[in-house]
Amino acid sequence: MSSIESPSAGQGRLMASGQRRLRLYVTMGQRLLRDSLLFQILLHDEVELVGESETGVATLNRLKTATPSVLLIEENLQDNDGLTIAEHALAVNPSLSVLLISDTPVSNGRMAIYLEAGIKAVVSKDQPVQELIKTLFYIRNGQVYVGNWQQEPAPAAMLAYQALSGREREVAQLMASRLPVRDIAGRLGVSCKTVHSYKDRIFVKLGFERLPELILFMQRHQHGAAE
Amino acid sequence: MSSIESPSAGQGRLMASGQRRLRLYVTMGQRLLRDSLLFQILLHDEVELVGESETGVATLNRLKTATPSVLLIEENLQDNDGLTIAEHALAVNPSLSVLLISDTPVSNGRMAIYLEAGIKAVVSKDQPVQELIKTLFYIRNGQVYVGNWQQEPAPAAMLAYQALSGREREVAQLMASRLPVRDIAGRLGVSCKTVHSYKDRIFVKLGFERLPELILFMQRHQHGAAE
DNA sequence: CACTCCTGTAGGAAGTTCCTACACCGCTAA
DNA sequence: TTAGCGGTGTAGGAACTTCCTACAGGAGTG
Repeated sequence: MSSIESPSAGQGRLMASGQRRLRLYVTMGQRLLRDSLLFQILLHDEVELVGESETGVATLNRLKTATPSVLLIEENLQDNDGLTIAEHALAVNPSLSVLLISDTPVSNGRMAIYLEAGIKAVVSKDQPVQELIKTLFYIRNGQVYVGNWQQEPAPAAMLAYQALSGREREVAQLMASRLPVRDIAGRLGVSCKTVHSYKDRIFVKLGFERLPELILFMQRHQHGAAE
Repeated sequence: MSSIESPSAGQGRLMASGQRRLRLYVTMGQRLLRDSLLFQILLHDEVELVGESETGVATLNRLKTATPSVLLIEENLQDNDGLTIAEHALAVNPSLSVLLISDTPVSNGRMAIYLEAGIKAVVSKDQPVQELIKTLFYIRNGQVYVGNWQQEPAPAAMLAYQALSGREREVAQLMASRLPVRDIAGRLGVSCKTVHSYKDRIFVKLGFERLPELILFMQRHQHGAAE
């Protein structure tokens, strides 16, 4: 298979954030989480998956050839713990950015240990996916990300909703209920194009990329409000 | 908020599979998995999320008002085990289809217990997401799904790849490396439309819906072949 | 030999994304 | 008070994707 030389021009309309491709290696035991996370992550076209494995040992073996720039690794693996593996990996390649996924929220003490070890960020499994992805992109060029992994339980969502204008909320509502754009336009008495404009604005304001995010957001918002 | 009456016509081009909307309730402890699974699931527009919670008790409380047709519930919850919760839920509403997510592969013995309890299917966290989603849609109308949760470790992927024709493989390869359609067309010396046709055919053959699935598939295929 | 299936090729309709435009309104700074 | 700025309601254009249809030629098969 002849390798594909990456065209000098970026492939998105504009390759906005940071440098070049994010070369990702993922180490997670359970397929379900790994798969669904990867589907999520691979939606971003600056990510290139260079490898994945279930165990720490397999990871160390493959890292030599896979040359990732970011390693996403679970804390608890079958054969080892992620911290140990990460340390080994960092010993070989200190410029690797490691993002650790912990099973539980991280205490300040543990966080300090991780940072000491050269890990760039820690995300717990109790955090939203977007948090993971945001962190992933954040650390991609070597920055350390000490997230707000303690604060803001939900208010962020509320604030985001407040930021929507009246018309935007109507559209968000209707879109979240899966009413087709066509019908939304009809119902509001405006053109499809206008609805699309609202959609764009909503997505920008909330930082979303696809419909499921909006649906989930709206669902949770109503719930948070209703109870 | 005035409720939106669902239009009598389906919203996809054709509402192919089965009945009406799949009303889903999800109970999972960890936000990361729940979120990423939901994003995945909500990509399918016949799914309507009617609620979610982290604990068994919260689930039982909300089931009364949420009236889901399918309950997706983790086996191990913070406060209870999924089986117990499911039994309670089924006692109230026997027509509910329950899909249990177990942490480990399910033995035949355990499977029997689950079926006995009225659970429609069990998926373990070691299985691929697609398996979960397939199962979800399968049980939605009350069928029991006793998956092939023991066999075929990987060969399915191999077979699927075999099914692609030469040209299709080329295109799949290039698409998986994120080369834009335009460039693929140029490289192969055919029109963009033709490339789209290949893309469609590939996706149909492999049963995929979006690019990340293909990327992952190709990555794994090469890996499986390379090692 | 006729029939059917697969493969390579492509077109059309409708929908989506991304970007731009513009009028209006309210607020602020000079 | 007027000029400017930012947000809101509205919409258009270009480019791209998705879904569906079409068709010719080869391979296999009854």
